[in-house]
Amino acid sequence: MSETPNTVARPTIRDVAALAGTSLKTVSRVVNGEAGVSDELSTRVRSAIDRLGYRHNLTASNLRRSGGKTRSVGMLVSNVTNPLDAAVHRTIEEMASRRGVAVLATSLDEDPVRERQLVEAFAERRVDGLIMMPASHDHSYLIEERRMGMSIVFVDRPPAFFDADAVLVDNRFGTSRGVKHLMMHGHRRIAFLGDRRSIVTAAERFRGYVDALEAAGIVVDPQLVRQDILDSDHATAATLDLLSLDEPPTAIYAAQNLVTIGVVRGLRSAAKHHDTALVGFDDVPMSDLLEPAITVLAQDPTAIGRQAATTLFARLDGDRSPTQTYIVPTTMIIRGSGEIPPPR
Amino acid sequence: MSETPNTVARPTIRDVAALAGTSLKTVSRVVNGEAGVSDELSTRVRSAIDRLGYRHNLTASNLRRSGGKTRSVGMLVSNVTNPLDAAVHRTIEEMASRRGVAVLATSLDEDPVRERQLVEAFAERRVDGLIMMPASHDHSYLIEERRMGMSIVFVDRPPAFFDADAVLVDNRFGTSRGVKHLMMHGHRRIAFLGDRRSIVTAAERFRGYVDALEAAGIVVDPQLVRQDILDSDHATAATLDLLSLDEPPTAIYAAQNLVTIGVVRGLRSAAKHHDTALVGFDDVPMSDLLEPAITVLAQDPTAIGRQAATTLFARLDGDRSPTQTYIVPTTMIIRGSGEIPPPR
DNA sequence: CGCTGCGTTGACAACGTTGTCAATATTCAG
DNA sequence: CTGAATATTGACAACGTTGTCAACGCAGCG
Repeated sequence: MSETPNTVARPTIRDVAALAGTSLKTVSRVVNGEAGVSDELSTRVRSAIDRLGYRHNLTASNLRRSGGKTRSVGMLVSNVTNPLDAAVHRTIEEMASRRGVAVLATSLDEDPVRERQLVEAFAERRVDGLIMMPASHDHSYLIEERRMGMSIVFVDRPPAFFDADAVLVDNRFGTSRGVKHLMMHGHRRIAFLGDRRSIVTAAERFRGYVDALEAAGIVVDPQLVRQDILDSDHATAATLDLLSLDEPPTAIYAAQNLVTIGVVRGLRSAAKHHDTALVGFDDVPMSDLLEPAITVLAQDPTAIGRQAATTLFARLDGDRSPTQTYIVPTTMIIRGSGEIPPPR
Repeated sequence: MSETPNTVARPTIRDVAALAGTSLKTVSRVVNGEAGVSDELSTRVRSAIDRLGYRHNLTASNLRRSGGKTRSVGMLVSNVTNPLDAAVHRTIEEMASRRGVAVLATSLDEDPVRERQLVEAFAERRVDGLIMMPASHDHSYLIEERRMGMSIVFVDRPPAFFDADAVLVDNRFGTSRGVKHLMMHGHRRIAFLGDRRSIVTAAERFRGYVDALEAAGIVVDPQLVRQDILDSDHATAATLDLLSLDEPPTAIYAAQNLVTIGVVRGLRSAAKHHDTALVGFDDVPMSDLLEPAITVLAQDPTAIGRQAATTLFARLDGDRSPTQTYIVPTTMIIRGSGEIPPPR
């Protein structure tokens, strides 16, 4: 009963050297395209490589070379399924791949514990850098990681108790602009529906809402504020609840894309979608095809990803300048739902 | 002028050993939780680890251990931004992370050259396995990779000239069902709009369309078939063109999600969306909120991802049984657009 | 008291690669 | 034809870790 392993050991540089009748070092030179190998030997080595199907081992190479750089970076986002996260991932992956850098991507699901575990896992893999959309609220544990040579760039949310480059979105100002847009169309009873307050960006957006109301001398009505909304269904329920108030809002500001979708469903099922104004933060796919089409404050995920990747790679290339915070502006896309006037 | 590098060399097992006053091997034992270290030494080592902020180096560890397994897998998809690809990615990432396996994800953009480059790049990083949604049409080059120990699972598209596990979708049968659904509602002039014919799944879907027509004794009208559609805008243009025919179609089958979106835009701009039936392959986000809501054949990305990951990990665990092809069924979601009757 | 056996511990080589440096072979100037 | 400069090549150690195995201390046994 002979074992017939249909898999074969990977040839190493040593096997190539043996077949080509030369030394390890010469093969290494050929593999790395270093100068100083005669044409004859070079072709002999190359044909040995072909014949054996030799593949350079980057992990071993990196171990010896370049002080342990692995030419890989980690990306920690909320959820790779989220269109914004995916777009950021895409951009980073593209820029990384051009430099021969691999990207490890993971979803945190807003779980601070998972964040720490994954940072540790990535540290054990010795990623050169980290792009993170954090779930936790204290990033001081990263100080040590950076001291040990890991470059870190924050995306979408700022670092806390830790000084690092960050690529953020103008949540507060953008929201304020969106709410003012509703006021410009005559609304004064404007509801706010937002994500978990524990998420910094959600809190920022709420502040923008308050800013806008205060600037217009309107007092925030707690009845019209619904925070800590976890998903679309929850947003739908909150919308229906708002509509059943004695004095329902004439306009709704939805502070996140899933919330916006839930609000649309709620307005639909109450047949109020042509009467209640709606502005959303984050663009929503297909939202131009709805009736009414949805007015939103759109983020620019490609710009965010590009800035994050550019910053990270600059750091990896040795940039030691002081950390910076980049703000990527939002764009208001006027489509109809935000321009519905209040009933009179 | 003293250099002040704010980054410090990572401590190694050797540094820990020196501080704890013991040998390398003992530290290694503690780090790996191996038995046979006295409590006293063990705590001394652990405190040295804490004090130095030592992090286990997985790349070095894997090099020595387990014959070069890296506990990482590569994922090659069409585009991580595509909701289907992202959902597959998510599922795989989750299952991998539970096993301490890292996932390297990349987008191929349907480019066969990029596919080969990335497989090579991943091979150089010695990923243990590959999950791929291929862009090329000849995968015989993977034979060698597998012989060298890489497990490979195909997703969404079958391997060609290469025998491997595959997790596929019932493109042909699903499409045929969708087209028959339109016929059941009285349509006989049904247009087909599809992606690049070079993509196997697109070709399969077209065959399903032909199947359904033939079964009903309807001759395929080349005027009603538009293939090689590259994007949404292209689909919109094709739709408008179809509507301007002397005898326009009464129903449209859109064989992919971006195509579906383009068709909706086209129907809208011609004000035909309430008169022309539409069934799409792939679910489209928000499509339940459109008017009419869109009837689709939905794939189950989570099931696809789960099956792919399960299969890959079984192979990594040593499963040598013959390769299998799994077909994940599609579900028809009836929402309205597919049930519009033909004008009479 | 000597021997066996167990529980600890560490020295050393190895994983696959590259940096360093010395040993050749070759070329060229004088 | 000699010496020096240059080009090519390879031996060896090293990267940070773990597998192997031998050595040690000590308890228990006859």
